[in-house]
Amino acid sequence: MITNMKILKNMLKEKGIKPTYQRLKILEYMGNNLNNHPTVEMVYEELLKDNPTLSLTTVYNTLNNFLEKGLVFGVTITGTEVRYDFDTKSHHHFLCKICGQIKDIDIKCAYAQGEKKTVSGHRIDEVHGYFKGICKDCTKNVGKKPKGRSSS
Amino acid sequence: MITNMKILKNMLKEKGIKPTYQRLKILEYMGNNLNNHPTVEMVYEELLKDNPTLSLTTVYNTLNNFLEKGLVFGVTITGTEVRYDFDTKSHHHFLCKICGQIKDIDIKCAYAQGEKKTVSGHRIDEVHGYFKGICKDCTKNVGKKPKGRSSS
DNA sequence: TTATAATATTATAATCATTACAAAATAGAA
DNA sequence: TTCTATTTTGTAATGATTATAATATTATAA
Repeated sequence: MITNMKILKNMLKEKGIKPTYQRLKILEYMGNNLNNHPTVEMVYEELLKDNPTLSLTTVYNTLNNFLEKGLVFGVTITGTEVRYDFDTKSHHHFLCKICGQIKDIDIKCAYAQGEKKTVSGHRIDEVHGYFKGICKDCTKNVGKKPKGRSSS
Repeated sequence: MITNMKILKNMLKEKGIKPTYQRLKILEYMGNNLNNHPTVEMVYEELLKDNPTLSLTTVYNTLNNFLEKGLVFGVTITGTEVRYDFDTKSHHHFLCKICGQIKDIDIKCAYAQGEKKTVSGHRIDEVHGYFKGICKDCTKNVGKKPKGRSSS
């Protein structure tokens, strides 16, 4: 949990981003939701509660700004939307086909760990490892009756 | 180049897909464009030349059908659209930020080669390795004057 | 072959994430 | 405070994809 506004402010300043109220709130949300990999919509809906005049466009612009400056990482594993990740250290992602959760993954592999600078002669700037399947928790429940009311 | 309709027909039949004219043409296009990783639009525009009544919806439906049956592979490296790949063997992709080309990549890594069945306890069904950077050809030209007319 | 049912194709409209744009608000410097 | 640049906001536009319903085609049985 990052609750210290001074730290957040410095993070922005170091990247040459003016620390406005909206930007601080968005960065704070990202820091407090390290495992969510939220969408723009999720950030917007949550922050709207405290700031009813917040614009969806601002969230888009801000997260794009953060992305360009390397403050957040863009994850496109679902194929339909961008998920944002506050953790910019080299790591990869797992998407569960059952529960839809995105889990962080660490892999021992020179390419995955960003140690290799080229592949087949091409210069590597970014590596995205996207794994899809059934997560640990959902694997346990496969075959079991779902909780709650029976499905239609 | 796959030009033998009989082979294409069998590929469809083996997957339980009725070999209609449109499906055969789309599959043929995919087989003849192994390095293009075409979009739906690209397939549609090309095939429209020979079949002016072809519908974009048919191309969407057909490629989605192929995808479900494992005849083609979906590549979402650009983040804005699905690119389709006729090559369904385990391999990965490189997107050049300069020329926009998507290149096939082979990596020596147990995860990338599909040998690992789980990661962090999660069952792996698919692995997508997306590399982004500057390709071999464009690296050579960095710093050089672009060909043709000067940019505005 | 013809009638019938199932499936495929087509055209159009709808959806959803994202971006473009311009007006209004805010912040920083003089 | 005043001026200027930057941000934020609201709305409209875009682009890829999916939904829907009508039409066409194919496969099958009589």
